[in-house]
Amino acid sequence: MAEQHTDALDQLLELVVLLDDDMTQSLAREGLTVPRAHLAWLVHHNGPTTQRELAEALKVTPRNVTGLVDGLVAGGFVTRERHPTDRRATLVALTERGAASLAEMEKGHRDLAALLFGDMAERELDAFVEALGDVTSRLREGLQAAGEGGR
Amino acid sequence: MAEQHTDALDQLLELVVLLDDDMTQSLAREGLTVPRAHLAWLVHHNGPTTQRELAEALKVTPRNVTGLVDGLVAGGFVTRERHPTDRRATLVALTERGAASLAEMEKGHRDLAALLFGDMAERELDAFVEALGDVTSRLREGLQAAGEGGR
DNA sequence: TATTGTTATACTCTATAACTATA
DNA sequence: TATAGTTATAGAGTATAACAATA
Repeated sequence: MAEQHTDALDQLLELVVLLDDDMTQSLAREGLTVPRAHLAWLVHHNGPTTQRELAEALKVTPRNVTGLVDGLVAGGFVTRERHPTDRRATLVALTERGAASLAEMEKGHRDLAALLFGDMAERELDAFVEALGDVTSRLREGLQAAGEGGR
Repeated sequence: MAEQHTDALDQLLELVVLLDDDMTQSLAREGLTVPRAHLAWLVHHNGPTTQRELAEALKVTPRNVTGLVDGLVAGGFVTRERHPTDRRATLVALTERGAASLAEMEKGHRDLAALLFGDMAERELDAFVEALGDVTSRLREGLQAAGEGGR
């Protein structure tokens, strides 16, 4: 019945909460918060980036990026650099410490993946990932429909 | 290889982000935030509750509960009532509007579950839930070990 | 004119510490 | 003395609006 569906959703939400706790705690050990780490992650993968680009990627206001970068600068993770051609813009770049923290984060990411899925048989894992993909697609469509209908 | 593990984790995290967005948006339509809804949800399921009990259940400071209840009172979702025997304590109770919102939330919860899992074959769903449970257990054990080792 | 990032202001969630009223 | 909840203070994330410097 429908109860099996809500049981599955509750099981999924329980995992969501735990994952969030885990991530928050790990980042706190590095002296980072989730939004700051997200920003640093983007710089790590895309190289020096303007704040405007970061605001778009994070789906957040430019004002908010100012605050996040301020925090990361204070923590020694990034620096603000002059843009070579546009003097309005600033480039956010990782420091050595920032790069080291990001490398640590990537290691933590791989370790977490191994902890969660390392013992799972390959066929089982494939089925799980496929189910995750299906659920994600349905949710994305549902969100889109709600976004259109709700306006 | 290990890459399949990180792919699976990334797929899971993508779903986590979407679920969080969906929940935040749905609650915003009701005039609620996630922490306030969590508190109201507890009152809905346990009946009138002291702020101290809510602080423990939410794993949050008593000061924080004061703020959350203030917001819910301002929104007309709950009221503060005198405790019948302990004059230090206050009981947080749902208003009619609060109860109606919670009923709506429960309906949204069931609808979401149906959207995500309604099309899934029963065997598939069982396997998915079992895998979720396994992953959750491993994460919980890992978190505990890290919490002990990290101190 | 349009864009980049900032200051000004405000709201929410979170925490610690000091305090009031009651047990 | 201990407990329930508040005020005081602070930091982080988020937003809008007004503004400066630069395109």
